[in-house]
Amino acid sequence: MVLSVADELGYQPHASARSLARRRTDVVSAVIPMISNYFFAEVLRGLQDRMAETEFDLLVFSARSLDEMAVQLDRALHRGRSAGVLVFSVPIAGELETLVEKAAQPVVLVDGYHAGIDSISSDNRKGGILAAEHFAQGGIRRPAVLMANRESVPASDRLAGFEARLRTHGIPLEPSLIVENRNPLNDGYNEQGGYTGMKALLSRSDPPDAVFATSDAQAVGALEALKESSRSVGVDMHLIGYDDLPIARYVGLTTLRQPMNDIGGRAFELLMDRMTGTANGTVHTVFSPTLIQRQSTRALAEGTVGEGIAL
Amino acid sequence: MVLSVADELGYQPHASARSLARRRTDVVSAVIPMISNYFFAEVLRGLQDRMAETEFDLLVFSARSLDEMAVQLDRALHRGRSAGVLVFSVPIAGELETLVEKAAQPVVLVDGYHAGIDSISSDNRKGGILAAEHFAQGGIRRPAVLMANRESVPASDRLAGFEARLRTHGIPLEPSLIVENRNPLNDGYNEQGGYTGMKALLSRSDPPDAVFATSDAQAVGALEALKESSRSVGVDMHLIGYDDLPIARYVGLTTLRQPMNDIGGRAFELLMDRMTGTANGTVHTVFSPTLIQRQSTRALAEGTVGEGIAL
DNA sequence: CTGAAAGCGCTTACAG
DNA sequence: CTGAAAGCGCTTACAG
Repeated sequence: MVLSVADELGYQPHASARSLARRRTDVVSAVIPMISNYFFAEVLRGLQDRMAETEFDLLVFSARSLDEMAVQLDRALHRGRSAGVLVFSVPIAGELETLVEKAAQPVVLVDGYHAGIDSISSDNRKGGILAAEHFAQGGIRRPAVLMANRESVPASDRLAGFEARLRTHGIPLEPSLIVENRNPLNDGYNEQGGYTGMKALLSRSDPPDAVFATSDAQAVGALEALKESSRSVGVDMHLIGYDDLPIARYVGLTTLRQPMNDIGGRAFELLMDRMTGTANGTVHTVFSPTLIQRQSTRALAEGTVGEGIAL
Repeated sequence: MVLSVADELGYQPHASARSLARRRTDVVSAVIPMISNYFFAEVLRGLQDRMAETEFDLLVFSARSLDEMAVQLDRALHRGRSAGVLVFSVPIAGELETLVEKAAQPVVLVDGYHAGIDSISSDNRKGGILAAEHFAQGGIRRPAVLMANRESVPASDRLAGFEARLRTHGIPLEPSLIVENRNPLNDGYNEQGGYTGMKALLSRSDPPDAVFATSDAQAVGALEALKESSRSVGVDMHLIGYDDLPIARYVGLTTLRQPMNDIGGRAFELLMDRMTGTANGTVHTVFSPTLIQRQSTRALAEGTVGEGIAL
């Protein structure tokens, strides 16, 4: 009776009073290095989709630098606002490591790895390997890399896998053909760096015959530089990106697709398991990227056959 | 003494206990129709930048439909979790209107309008007018529109402004040349619809000589369709998008730029004013879009001169 | 099963 | 100025 009246009036208990009394809260925190990025947006969407089935709310802490990351993580961790924290795309070391280790609430790393902490990530090394394999099978002899900022762990892993697999095939990767993006925006995952980097590669007397970009954003910039040259993309010059942004399909870009929605959903599930105490032992979930072949490597015979643009 | 020790130990008060005792909370809610969208991500970034200077935390409620929007808004409004709510891109009518009107905490509409509620928005009608003016000055005689979902208020406003200004110039906009995107993803602001829409326009016996797309995403799809045709973009066929995504510059797309970061920042400021009781009277802040001319309308002489791609 | 009391971790108004 | 008490709006363990 009382309940039904309350229900009709749309009564909702005061969240603070409730969590104080219950000594628990239905809130999850996400600590993110700047939000304006397709990858985060997609992962967050997967997360929210899964969260929608629950009573949990999402608190978002975004940081523009590593220092700010520590501050935000500290806030997320120690004020009892949330029951668990998702930490995005940041190397856990030094100050951050201390914070996480002495955390009173469960932490799950998203797009990151640390031996002692649950994590969900995408196999970036594997992505690099798939790219190298695609080039090797297609007879590429002189590949180059359009690299994001060197400090970016995902980019380094992609590069490492790429290099390792090329080596297996006896294909050299000349150091001068690894062009780092100096533009710091988005950790170097931006169009501008791809454009300038490709311009630099094309102006060489010994240009590469294929380029692996560590993101689609960089690849799109590279595509533009190629358009201004006399090269025919997918014939004289091959290009692979990373991420499979919606636009990749429309510019015919071969790329590595990551299951971003699944990453977000799985991250929430794992955090829930931790919060309810179900899980035991550290769990590392690694999703594999898939190579989607499109026009930008059309002359390369092998590799997963892509979708073209039939709509 | 006590304080300094607390400080050294990194003590942080329990948020729930604190807000219960103080009867106020340092949290702001953002209610958003699905987060995976460049516009929201950018606006949120502007918001977080401004929030970073304060002690406020951000609670994000995302909804995938209007029904869910009402549920989330209800949650955001009535559990005392936040001190103010930002409602994104949704027409305030019916159930939502009731909810907002009887809200106990201040509400600011972002990218939306309602006579009785504070709002921050971009002048979409103006964007349409600028596009029409650019076409008219350039001598376009037979324009078409690649429209997002008809229900989308921003898209309708863009179309309305476009139509009105064409009329002023005595240029007819044939109804059959207004192609609505039936693909519901992102309210019709997607690449796919632009691609199919442009294909349809190009297959007509009486194709248009210029196209105004209600978003860059649609324009990018249209560009791809054009690439597959014999048309030379910016010469035989002109194209204007909307948003100025980072990629617009790289594909040489003329577009309308909205100050997304400012919108987010200003929204937070206004909400703060409301929360502290400073503001009085309903405030509607309207930002104006700017036309950025690039290659896709290069043969049209007039209009704001664009940046080209010099980097 | 029902209902009144104690307590969650803070802040604040007030007595000393 | 200092310190102990009351109270924020709930939940829960417990007395009846």
